Amino acid sequence: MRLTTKGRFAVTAMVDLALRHDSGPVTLAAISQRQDISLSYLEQLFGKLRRHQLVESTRGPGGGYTLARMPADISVADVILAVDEPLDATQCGGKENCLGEHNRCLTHELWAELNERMVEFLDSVSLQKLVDDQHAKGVTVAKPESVPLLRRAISPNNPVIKPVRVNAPNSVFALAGAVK
Amino acid sequence: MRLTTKGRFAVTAMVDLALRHDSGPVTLAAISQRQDISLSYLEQLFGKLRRHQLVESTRGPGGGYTLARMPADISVADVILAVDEPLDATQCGGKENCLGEHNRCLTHELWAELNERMVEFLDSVSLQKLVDDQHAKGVTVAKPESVPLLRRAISPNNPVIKPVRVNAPNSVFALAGAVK
DNA sequence: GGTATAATTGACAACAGCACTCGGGTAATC
DNA sequence: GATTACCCGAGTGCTGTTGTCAATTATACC
Repeated sequence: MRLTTKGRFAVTAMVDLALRHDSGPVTLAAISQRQDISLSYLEQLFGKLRRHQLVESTRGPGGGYTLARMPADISVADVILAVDEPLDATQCGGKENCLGEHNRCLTHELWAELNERMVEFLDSVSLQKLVDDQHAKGVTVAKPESVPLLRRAISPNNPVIKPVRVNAPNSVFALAGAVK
Repeated sequence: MRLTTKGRFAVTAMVDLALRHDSGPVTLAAISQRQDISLSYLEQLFGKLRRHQLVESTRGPGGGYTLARMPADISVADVILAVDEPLDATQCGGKENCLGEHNRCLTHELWAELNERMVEFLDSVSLQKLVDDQHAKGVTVAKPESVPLLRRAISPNNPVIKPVRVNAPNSVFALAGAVK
């Protein structure tokens, strides 16, 4: 299992989605703005997430993405494995001759074991847990039924859906992008 | 904490070193041959490992690398963190304004937590444990006093040190590179 | 009720950065 | 003088990241 910023972005986006789970589809543009992730990149990530049936999409105005399952039923491992592709965990990647002779492929067993425990751990962490953790820490993030975030977008006082403020991000989640 | 093949190579090489811990320095050429990792790459990796004081070097004939500490005192996390550089674990990378207001940087806490548990886990696995595990599985890897692995390289039947066989890898450990 | 139009997903090309390799060269030690 | 670590610079290929354009769908308008 590989672990890069790619998987992190995907999980971040999925948590953002989980936070707004029961208030209709969420657009990638909104996630892009809140988490400061490139829209194009999100599109790619969600393409994979959709093909792995972790999210569902609805097109057209008012459309966006929704979690395909309950947040409690989606683990961090699911997300990471979806976007990072299966990828080789061991060097021999399931080659049979690896175990044919003994004295072979020390690393095969080694990484299989390590990888297994890794996945096991990440699989024990669900999106729901991450959301709960955030709430428990007193971070009052946009609970959809209490905060009019979505409403604001369609209120007559905000004619433009996309504020497109790049230099002064004051959204709920600031600077999520690659700060270097 | 990032997790790529780079860290895997480093750990693999370190395990190779740990297996021959009590029989003098091990040359990078030997590791390169056994694990099928590019010598140049190993040099880069061991440069970092040395600067992080995980290995010690001795020059000249009969020289090579030795573990700087006992295998039980070197964890997988040590190795990976040494070669992969500190690297950003959270997006804000320790920015103070991240916690200044609340309602900020959901991902900060999220990844800090996840990263912590990750390191915690990898830190609980020592090189000694990996070596023991290998032995426990009945993998009779080259105990330096019993197996003439090094001899083969300098035997007259193998004039070329680097076989450079790309299409037919038959070394002790098969294809460690990017299997795709 | 049909057509235009806006909002959004979806795919493809282009750029950047990192993992990895290759080569040459120098210093130290036996 | 042979063997090894060590340093460096350049080159290649893959992966992460961004930008551009086409396809789809729901709403709005006539």
